[in-house]
Amino acid sequence: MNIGQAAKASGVSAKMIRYYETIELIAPVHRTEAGYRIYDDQDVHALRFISRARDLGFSVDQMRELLALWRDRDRASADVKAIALSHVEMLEEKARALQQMSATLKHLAANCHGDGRPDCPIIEDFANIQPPMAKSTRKPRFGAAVLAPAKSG
Amino acid sequence: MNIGQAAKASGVSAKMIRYYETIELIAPVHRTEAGYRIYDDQDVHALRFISRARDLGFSVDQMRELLALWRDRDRASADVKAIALSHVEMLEEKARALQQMSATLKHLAANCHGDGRPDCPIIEDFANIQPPMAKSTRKPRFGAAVLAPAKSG
DNA sequence: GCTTGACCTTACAACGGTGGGAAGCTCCAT
DNA sequence: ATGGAGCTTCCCACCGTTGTAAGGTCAAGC
Repeated sequence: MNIGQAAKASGVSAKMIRYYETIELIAPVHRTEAGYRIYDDQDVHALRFISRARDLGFSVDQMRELLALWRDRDRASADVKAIALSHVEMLEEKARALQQMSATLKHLAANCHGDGRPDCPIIEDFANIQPPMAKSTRKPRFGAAVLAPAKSG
Repeated sequence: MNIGQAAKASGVSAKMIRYYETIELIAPVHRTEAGYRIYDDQDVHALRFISRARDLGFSVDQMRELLALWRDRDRASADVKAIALSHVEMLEEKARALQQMSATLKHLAANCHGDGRPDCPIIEDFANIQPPMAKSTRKPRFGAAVLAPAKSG
């Protein structure tokens, strides 16, 4: 099976399959004499595993752990559960943070006339806030990395 | 006021202030003869505006719009409100997606013994799912970009 | 056998936003 | 005059993914 077919069968783009190989998330596969990568069902199986984990928001590093556990027949399910649950916490914290931002913005928007008048509490809030806390005590900021439009799929 | 003082007063790091200048999010400021950037209260005001908008998850491009509206005294508050509300929708969609992931994972974890036995529905789910949909119909994936740990302060 | 087009290969750059560091200059206090 | 803190520019790294360029290969049709 060529990389293109493996990509279709697994849901991971050929581009990303090669990338995952270079960062050693997956092992190099066999090649034809011409240098084409060849994938068998087991390889595709692992790629589907990766696709699913990415869909659930696991980072590449976390996938490394999960793949190791998957391949280890003697792993304790407790190990897997621990990773999953800590990931759940992270997901929920991010979700809460996004909702907090949303609530703040909604509150500001609710007090905005939304007509032609220039008075706007949103702008005023942005412009008139107190100086931020000192760096060491500020909360982490969820910026564009968190909010960037998801492009792949 | 030097860049360092402006950074402290605004909550935007000196590094990022320079970066925002290069991408023309903010205009170049005056310099001393030696080339040091000088910031006045108005500049710091704008930087605080930016800091606040970043905290609320606005992208640099969105900040460009907001800053333009802020500087335009005749802007309609409706414009600002529209940007804010569309941003609210985006935030909520992201939050929902994260919660969906979390729910799926929790469901899987709930059915995992979490003991020494190797059987684990989490891993099994990852390994045995159906082949993903064709590329064109797949949902956007919220990957590491969305979930990356927030590092800045 | 030759052409065409789809597919493969590698290598490099870009995105967004931020941090890190080097090499050199300037300012201020001692 | 010297030291150190702070400034300058410049380049590099991260993450995950996509795009593109320049070339090799395969299979089909003529």
